[in-house]
Amino acid sequence: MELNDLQAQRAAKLERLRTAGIDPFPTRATPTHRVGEVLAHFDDLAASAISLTLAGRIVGARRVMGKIAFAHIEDGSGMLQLWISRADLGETWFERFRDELDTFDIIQASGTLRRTKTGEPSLFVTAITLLAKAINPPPEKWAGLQDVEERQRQRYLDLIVNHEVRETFRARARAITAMRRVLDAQGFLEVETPVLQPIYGGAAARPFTTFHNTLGQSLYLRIATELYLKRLIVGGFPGVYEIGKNFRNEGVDRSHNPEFTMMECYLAYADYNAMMSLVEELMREMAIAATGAPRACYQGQEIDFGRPWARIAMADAIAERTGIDIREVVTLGALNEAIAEAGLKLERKPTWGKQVDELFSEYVQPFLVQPTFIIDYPVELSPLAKRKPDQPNFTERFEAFAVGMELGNAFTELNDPFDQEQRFLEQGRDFAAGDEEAHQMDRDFLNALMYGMPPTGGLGMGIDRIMMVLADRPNIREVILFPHMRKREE
RNA sequence: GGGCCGGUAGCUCAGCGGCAGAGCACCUGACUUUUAAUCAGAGGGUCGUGGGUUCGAUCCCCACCCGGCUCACCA
Repeated sequence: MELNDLQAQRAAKLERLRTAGIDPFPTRATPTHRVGEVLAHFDDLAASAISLTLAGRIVGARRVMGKIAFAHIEDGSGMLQLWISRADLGETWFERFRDELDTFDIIQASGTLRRTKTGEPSLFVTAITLLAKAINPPPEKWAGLQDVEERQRQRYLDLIVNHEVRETFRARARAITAMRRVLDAQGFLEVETPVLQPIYGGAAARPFTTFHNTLGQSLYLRIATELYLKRLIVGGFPGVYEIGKNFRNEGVDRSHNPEFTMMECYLAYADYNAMMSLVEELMREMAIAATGAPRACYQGQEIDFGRPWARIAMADAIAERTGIDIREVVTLGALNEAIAEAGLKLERKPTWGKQVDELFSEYVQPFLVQPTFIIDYPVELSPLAKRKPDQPNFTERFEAFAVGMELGNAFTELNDPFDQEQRFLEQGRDFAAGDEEAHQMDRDFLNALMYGMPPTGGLGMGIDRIMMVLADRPNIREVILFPHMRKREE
């Protein structure tokens, strides 16, 4: 290892400790309490005058002033001051603390609790043990570690130094736990389906491709869990869900990471209306778990997850914003004419459905700040969703939006194998025409549908994007512990 | 992929043709109640990488690498 000056100084201290017969990386720690626990009952524990042992990382500056010293240790549950005197600790270890221990070293300290004259809860130390020497020095004392790239490449350091980052990921864990609790309580069974798939499907996206050496077979990293989960509904489970990673070979920006966490769930004998109620409950409970209340404050805007969401048909939403009624303007040519007449500037898309999607994305989606369901999508955009009985060109599908961002997607699942086959064939023509995101034909999935799948409601929710809203982080990388980073040359 | 901005000490940043700078951190010394401790002193650099222009380049030019924002892409 090549060490810079500061690292070399710390390594030299480590060697001096070794020479003095001290193991700088002993096998075991023996704390009797956690710092958070001590802080919660400080005055009682102090009054009892018992001796206790705490373990943690030295954080902040050590203040050594002659025959007395101050430091703080932090163990993930809280931070406590150490009061260290030459008289109590003894000359050898006092000098060791002064000369050989550094900020970021992990130590164990024993003593009794008392407040200093300024009232700060402190451990008056009678013994110190080194648990792990830190070779890397801390970043700047006040400005801290700010460089976004370094924070994400060295997330461990980011977490040590920036406690609000820890809180973001704790909130994420609480929200996911709440999501499981809601789903479990409603009788969904948590399952796991393949990540490596011979045929990818369930979403419109380009996949990552890999190769199984001994089978001599190309495999895809899943872009969705949908088709496997629906096979399980065919198999007779009344409700299933999976929380896991999906992988999409697309651009990287502040709302897209190549691997991201999705929850998908399916409920037999239900439809997309049931899924809307489920989304409302999930988001309310996740918000409470993450923020303490059924709302979030995103970039200064209060987002309310405590009430039923607005429900607007896509056609109505578009008509309201642009004056164009896609139920009347049913061909690509007519749609483009209407767009030109309305004076809207839009990129040209190859099909009516994609042009509708473009119109929606540009003129409606950015305005969906409060939680909103956009319902009833064109069939062409929804190859796995069931048609509306009275409007066969539209499907029983909704997407859930907040802060202008799509958080979820759901529909009444298509269970007619013949219709599904036609949709796959349609997608195949799109693929042949150059649409790299078109679905693949999945014969085995059709075979499953041919055994009969009950009417089913299905839902997918992007956990990362939900956490962006709940944790008020406008960049997806801030809610993913180790976001994708370009390889750095050594 | 395009546009704009950035990469200088461990960290946060200034400098922008003429000996490489500051604060914090670190090191040495003083100090028995600190809270960004204080005081005195010292050390620390491949100025992202490679070319070019120039008497001389961290600075100007070109290419590349990495990142941020943004547009495109992406349900």
